[in-house]
Amino acid sequence: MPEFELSDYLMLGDGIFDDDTYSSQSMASLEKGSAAATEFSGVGKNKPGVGVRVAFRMKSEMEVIDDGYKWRKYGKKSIKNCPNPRNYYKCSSGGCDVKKRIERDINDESYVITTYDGVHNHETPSMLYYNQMPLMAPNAWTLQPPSSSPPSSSST
DNA sequence: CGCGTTTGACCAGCGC
DNA sequence: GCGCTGGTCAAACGCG
Repeated sequence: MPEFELSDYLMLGDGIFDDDTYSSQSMASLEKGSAAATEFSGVGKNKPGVGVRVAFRMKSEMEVIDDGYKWRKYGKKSIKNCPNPRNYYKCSSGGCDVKKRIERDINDESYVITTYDGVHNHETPSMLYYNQMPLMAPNAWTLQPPSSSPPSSSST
């Protein structure tokens, strides 16, 4: 298992993590060496139609973090703001439409920024991974905002 | 044979 | 109105 440490945990959905805001907070946290960008206040009032957005910055050699879900890469894009290409993954599990964006930190190529867009409407296909991933935040996957609830209530 | 991965092209949104 | 950037989808290829 590769080594990776959770350096920052960004809870998005309230307007933070914008281009400038993100850069400022990212650099700020890097300069101070502490995770100061943690915001949970936006979890319960995320904008309608946006769902929940979570960004993790972790130190890892590999850019893809296997969190137990099955991710299918569906695109790659090189953005001028980042010297490294950005990777787009989508949850290949049935009935799940969660997207994951992965890019290397612009200030530290040793760090990887994983941005989750959406919430899994199903349990981890490999839940036993949780037992091996004490570093992750399972609560982040468990919380499901009412605006992101899947319309699967007609299958009764 | 099936699934996943990779690259390119196309489309949409925003800024100038 | 045009140009640019970001994002997504599709087709083909390789590997399991």
